[in-house]
Amino acid sequence: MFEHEQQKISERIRSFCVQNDLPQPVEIAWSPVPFSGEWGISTSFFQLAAQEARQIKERTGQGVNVPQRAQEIAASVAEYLGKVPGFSRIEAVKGYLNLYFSSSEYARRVVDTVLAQGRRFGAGEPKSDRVMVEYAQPNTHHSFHIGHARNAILGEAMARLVEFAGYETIRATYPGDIGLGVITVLWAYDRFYKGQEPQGIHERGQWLLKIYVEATSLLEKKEDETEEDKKRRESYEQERREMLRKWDAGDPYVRQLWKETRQWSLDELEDIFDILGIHMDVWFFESDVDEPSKAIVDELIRLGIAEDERPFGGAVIVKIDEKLGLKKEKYRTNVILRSDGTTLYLTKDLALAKVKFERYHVDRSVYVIDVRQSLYMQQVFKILELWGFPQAAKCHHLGYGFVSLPEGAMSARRGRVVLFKDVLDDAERRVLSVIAEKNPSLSGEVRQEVARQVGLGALKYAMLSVDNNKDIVFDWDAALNFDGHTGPYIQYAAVRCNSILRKASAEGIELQEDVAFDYALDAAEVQLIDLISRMPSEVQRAANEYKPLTIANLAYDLARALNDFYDRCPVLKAEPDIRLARLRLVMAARQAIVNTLAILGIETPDAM
RNA sequence: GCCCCCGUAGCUCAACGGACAGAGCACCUGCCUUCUAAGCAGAUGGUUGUGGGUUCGAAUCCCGCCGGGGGCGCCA
Repeated sequence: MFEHEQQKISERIRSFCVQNDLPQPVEIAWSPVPFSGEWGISTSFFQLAAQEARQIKERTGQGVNVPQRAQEIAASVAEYLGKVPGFSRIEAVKGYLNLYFSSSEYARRVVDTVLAQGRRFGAGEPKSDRVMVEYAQPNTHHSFHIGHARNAILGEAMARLVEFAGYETIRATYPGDIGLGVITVLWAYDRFYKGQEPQGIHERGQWLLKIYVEATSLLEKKEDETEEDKKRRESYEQERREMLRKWDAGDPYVRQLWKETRQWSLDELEDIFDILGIHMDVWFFESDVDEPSKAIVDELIRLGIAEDERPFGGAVIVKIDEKLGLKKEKYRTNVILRSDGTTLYLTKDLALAKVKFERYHVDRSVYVIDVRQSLYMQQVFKILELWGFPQAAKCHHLGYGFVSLPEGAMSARRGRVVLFKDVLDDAERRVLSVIAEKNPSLSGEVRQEVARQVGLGALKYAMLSVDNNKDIVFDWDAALNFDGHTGPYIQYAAVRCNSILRKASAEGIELQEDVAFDYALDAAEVQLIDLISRMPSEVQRAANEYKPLTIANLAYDLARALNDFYDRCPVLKAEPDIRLARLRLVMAARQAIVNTLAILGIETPDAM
């Protein structure tokens, strides 16, 4: 928020260097002065001193004490700058130049800016790059578990982040609606359950998972298998293969069965997207990309990127390291078409990337996919590069660690999964019981809505406050904790703001726009304003580094500062002038918290 | 064999190459007739796995080692 001041002072530092025969600093980096209490910006002179020291060493061979010299430079710069308008004082400490803001003036500017911009506070200027974020690639004929939820929550936060940072953003999902897993469910459904259909979107979706688990068990070879078991299993296997063949051949009965059951999964998926606040712009179905993707194989062969080993009974492959001219093995070789002419994931991903670039004109492509696919994703990007797509350099794999259970990895095949819907239902129950205890005056209807917002907030924040490439062991109690470093803690801070504002209005206090912060600000107020002012730059940094975590941290820091302020600075009972200023600050703080939470896809309740 | 990720307080995790490595949980002590205690303050807790290197400065970058996880031509 203070780029203008920073730039002006940077210029003066540069001219100071010229006048004093110092090397030109490569970069003058500004950061907030750490340690609470006062508020300002800071830069250091270590680099400059080291640059100078190197020159002296070259000329005279003499060594220089860099920290000491940095402090000297900082001190003379402080003297050179003298009194700078807008800053109350300047100091040189340990090689750092600290410029402290005139609190009242800047406090007012920060607060006014936030309130003028409202929901847009923190947003970046529009940028020319178009970004596509692909996330939520669950298989149909399954149910949605917390591993899928991590993907969807992270992907949505990423999409909101780049969008808020100023990029044109396209959200894309890529459900896997074909393959052996899907056929397995079709077979078992047709064989044992045809005609049955549970009522309720989630019941139906979960039922398909149950069928899948049963079917897998029936098709799995058992240790103590009898001759009879074996015969039965083999005949089941035969039936499944027949089902796959018929699907491939476009058999109307099987296709109809597939479409019907697939729709059940999609109904559930759409409902979950709805719950999570996700609105996809583009749906790429695996079944749609399958056949057309074969065309790119010929193209890659023609271009000399892929090698066709089918005449010798092999597949179509790309020797990536060789084509890149690498000596050491790094990206290896991968198959882009099976020897029997059927497609692989890679076939489809390459074709899909082409569509993204050519039809959707995507400049940057973000893939939110399990970190275990990391080599695979690198292979995709490298092949795209060989293929001549300049956008390949701006493809980014946002990997995330997998979610496991205390008892081990989740396994859909074995039915050992924690379903997202179950966790959410439990979260809402827990919130309701907390409300009953803490805020029984909330009306029944509002309670339900608050339970949804807070329960979801807890879940989402638990997923987003951990670095994406760290694995998560899902702990029911930890994920649904409402105290401390959690979503509800942050929501609660915003709710406290609402409380104050509501009460102010009830007491007939009129809010004013022309309010000065002409009093000795408490350290908590300074800290709060400081954090608020960082939001715009944090948004840019987080978007450029593809790190929603940064925003999750900022949201928490804001909430903590607000709670501290709440405790130390009375608002309604303060002197009238201070009261008006603090009310404005409360409004601004609420807006900043609401905006950071919005990036994370977390709603803020009015009360809780 | 090669590649990727991780190792920070008892536990779960933060920390643009920068100033005293911070939170939460758990445990202990205080604070509700004062804007909702889903809160605040305080106490305890660290040779950032290990040995080198680069740098004025390293949890962060580079190399070796130890430990954990993941991946590596017709699965997705």
